[in-house]
Amino acid sequence: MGLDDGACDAGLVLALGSQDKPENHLHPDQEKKIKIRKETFSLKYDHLFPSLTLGPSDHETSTYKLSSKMPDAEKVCGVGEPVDLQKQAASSVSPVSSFSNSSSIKRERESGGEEEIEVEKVMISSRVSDEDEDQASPRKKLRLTKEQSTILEDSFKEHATLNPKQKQDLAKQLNLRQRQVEVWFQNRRARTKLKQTEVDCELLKKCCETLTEENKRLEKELQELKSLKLAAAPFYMQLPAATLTLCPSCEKGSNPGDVSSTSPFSIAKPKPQFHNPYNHPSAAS
DNA sequence: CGCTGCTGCAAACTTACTTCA
DNA sequence: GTTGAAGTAAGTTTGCAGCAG
Repeated sequence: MGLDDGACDAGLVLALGSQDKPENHLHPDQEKKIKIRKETFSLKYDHLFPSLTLGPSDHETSTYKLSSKMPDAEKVCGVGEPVDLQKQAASSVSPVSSFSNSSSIKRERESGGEEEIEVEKVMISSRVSDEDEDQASPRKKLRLTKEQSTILEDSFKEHATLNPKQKQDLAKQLNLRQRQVEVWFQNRRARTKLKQTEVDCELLKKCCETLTEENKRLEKELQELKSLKLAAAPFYMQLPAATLTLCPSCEKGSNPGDVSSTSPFSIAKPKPQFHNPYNHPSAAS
């Protein structure tokens, strides 16, 4: 088993999640900030993720599990409860449907491959406006609709951060507050990073195991060589210095300072090629 | 030019709520 | 019906960068 095969090799070419994704349409200031942050991050964690540059984790975004079930609308806006218009609007309005008053909307959703249609009673009376954003509201769990999640996901795949214009457009398209879109992206980035960290961890673990095995093997080899040398020592002692000559081939290629190459005990063995993640050039960039 | 206070943004951390087994 | 874990929306804290004074 070599270090340059299998898990380690694959594992050592990592790039953090969406890092390399183009941040489209970003304000130069934002781009600069992001760039600096990325540099800061890589500097900060270089000692932890030596040469690990994980490739964009496509599987991550593609397998990101969307919540398949939506809360019962009646739970969200229970009868008799004070109505939180903003949250209801956000949680219940399909991005493709126009905002409706006191309406029942049908929401299609997939569940285990089957499409089921659910009727939701929605009590909404006004369009969410950003002016209302600052109003504090008691925390109620909002569940985004499947359409909203899909659109947000698609948008995230294009750019992991939003500029104000994009945020505004998305919010408008999804009928959400800008703050909600912003929060969703923040949480999405956090989830991406968390997942990436888990992947990194796994790879480091594998790498560690490989190195441990390699270390054991080398120690064993060293012990064997030592015992071999000890066993041969008396033979050396008995010979006069003049009789200790090298064979022509050894003499020709030998380096005076290189003990191993002149040693008659040297074992013809391919030099192990270590992939030291801590010295990998990609870590420097 | 350097310092300071303000502002905005993103990350990190935390809390609260929902869903499901 | 209850409970604990997992998922996630949203709140809070912190750090950094840009800018004006």
